[in-house]
Order: sequence, then structure tokens, then C-alpha cells
Amino acid sequence: MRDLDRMDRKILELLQANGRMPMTELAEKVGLSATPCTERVRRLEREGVITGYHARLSPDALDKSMLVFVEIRLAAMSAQAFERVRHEMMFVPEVLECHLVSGEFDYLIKARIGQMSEYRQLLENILLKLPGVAQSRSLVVMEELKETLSLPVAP
Amino acid sequence: MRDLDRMDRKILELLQANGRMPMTELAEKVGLSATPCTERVRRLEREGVITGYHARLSPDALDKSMLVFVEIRLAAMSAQAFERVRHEMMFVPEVLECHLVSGEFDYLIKARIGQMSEYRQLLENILLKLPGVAQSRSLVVMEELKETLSLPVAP
DNA sequence: TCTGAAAGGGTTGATGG
DNA sequence: CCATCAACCCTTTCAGA
Repeated sequence: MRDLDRMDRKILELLQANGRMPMTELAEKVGLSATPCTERVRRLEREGVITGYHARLSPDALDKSMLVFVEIRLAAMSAQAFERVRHEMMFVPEVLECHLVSGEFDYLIKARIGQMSEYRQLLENILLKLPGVAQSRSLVVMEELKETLSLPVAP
Repeated sequence: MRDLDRMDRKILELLQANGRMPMTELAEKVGLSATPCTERVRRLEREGVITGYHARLSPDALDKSMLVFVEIRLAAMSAQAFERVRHEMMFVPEVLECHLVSGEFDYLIKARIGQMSEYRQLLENILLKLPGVAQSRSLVVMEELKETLSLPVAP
């Protein structure tokens, strides 16, 4: 994986902010003609710097306006338990994130649901599918101040 | 904001998975011709169902491979404190998320940094900028099993 | 690695079903 | 609310620097 020069970073910054920007416009903004600009983008995709392009949707419009974090501690961690968690959480669409974390709990899960009445069902979906949940703790988000996947690109 | 029919949902699902899909391909996949398909996309954008398109970048490639969550409790919550948190967190690029949450702490912050040695600097960036932090607790992510903003689109 | 030009394909808007 | 078609723009490829 080669180093990213200033132009690569400008390209990444622009595409991160507008993933559908035409290559001609992108080229103009970074000060290249279309051909080498497109070639750079293809290279960044090939090398895994750009991992995809995604439309961002409004949670409210899709009736998923409630955001909760759930911390989970398992009774016993093992390679099997670990794989089970990965596999199960991958296929619960309401679960947006799942991380193995340090501290008092083992996993931190982020999920979106429509309303409080679906919360019990979510917990069942999570807790019952996982191997031996010893303890859980939930944080309900009362206001979302910032939520992005955009990374700082500066050198 | 009108209701989303089956075709709208199919469009959302496809654009959420591939934000750069050409309108002709999208039209073919949903079973429309290009014109009405494009018009639907424009309407979904106009109505705020689609809020943007973004390239997703690799944290490793940008030297932000470490993920941490920080919980913060303020000494005193007030309208001013609330605005201050929103304003400050908006402009720390390493902070990807910041939510006002229920429970023992007031805020849950998600941030990406390059390595452990930058952690102290991040905490300073966060804690010193916020008004009267009474307590904080950090979770270090040891493995990321899932991380997405993609929402379930099913009716 | 870049520019520039040409060919192919996607997008857009008018028209009509 | 949809399909068709033509004009325009974008993308892609290739020759040349």
C-alpha cells in the first residue's frame, strides 16, 4: 500500500463528503484532468483505502429514530463464544455496531429501533442469541449531537 | 413526507449498499426506466430520506486504527453546557459520534485515533474543552465486529 | 504520470401514453 | 405515474509528451 500524497488526500476528503461527485468535477477540484484523477480513485479502491460508497438514510424516515447502546458481559469467553457473537450480530439489521471492548463488559453494541416498545424485542434478539449473557446494561440516547463515519484525512 | 412504497425501499436498499450505482443500472434492478427512477431518487433526496452520499474510508489506511468510547459526566448540566458540548465536539475530527445519554454518565463519545500514545491528547482535547467534567470512563475497542450506518429498510 | 481528443455510455428533459 | 427519444454531459480509452 503506497503512501498517500496531497492529491490522494484531497480526493479522499471530497469523496468522503460527496460520494457521488462526478469524476470530472473531482478532477477539476483537485487540479487534474479526468484521466489521472479517475486512475487515482481506482487505485485507492483497489488498495482498500476506499472501501465503498453508500447513501446515508434518515433514521426518522425509516422509523428507526431511537438509538440505544447495550453493554454485554458473557459468563465465559471462548473462541466459540467469540465466533458466535460475531455471526449472530452480523445478521441482526438493527445492530449497527458491535465491538469487543476492554473493561467491565465484553461487548458494546449500538442498535436502532423505532420506539421504546421494540426495546424488549431487541434485547431478546441480542441476549437470547448470545452464549451465556451474564450481565447487560443499556444506554438510551436522548439526543444525537454527532454521528458520522468520516475520518480525518489530513496528513 | 409521503409514505415509501416498495420501489422506494428497493431504491434505498440498493443505494445504501452502492452509493455510486448508475441510475440506469438502478432503474433496471428495480424494474423501471431511467427517468421515473431518477425522479424518485431526487424526491427521496429532497424529502430528506436520503441525506447524502459518502465514500467509506479504511481507518487503517488513514492511521486511525484505534477506536475508543469515552463516557463523560458533567459537574452541572445547563443549556449553556449543552450547547458548549455540541459546539466543541462538532469540530474535533477524531470524534465520530457524541450522544446525550441516560444513566450514570451524560455523554457517550466515540473517537478514532492512530495509537495509544495519542489517547492522552484526545482526552485533553475532549475533557479540557468541555465545561466541568466531573467523571470520565473509557472503553478501548479490542476488535471491531461490525460498524455501519446502514439501516434496515424493510417495510 | 500527465494532457487532450474521440468514442461509448449515462443523464436529463420534452413529449406522449 | 410511466416509457421513449434526443441532446447533452460524463466516462473511458488511446495517442503523445
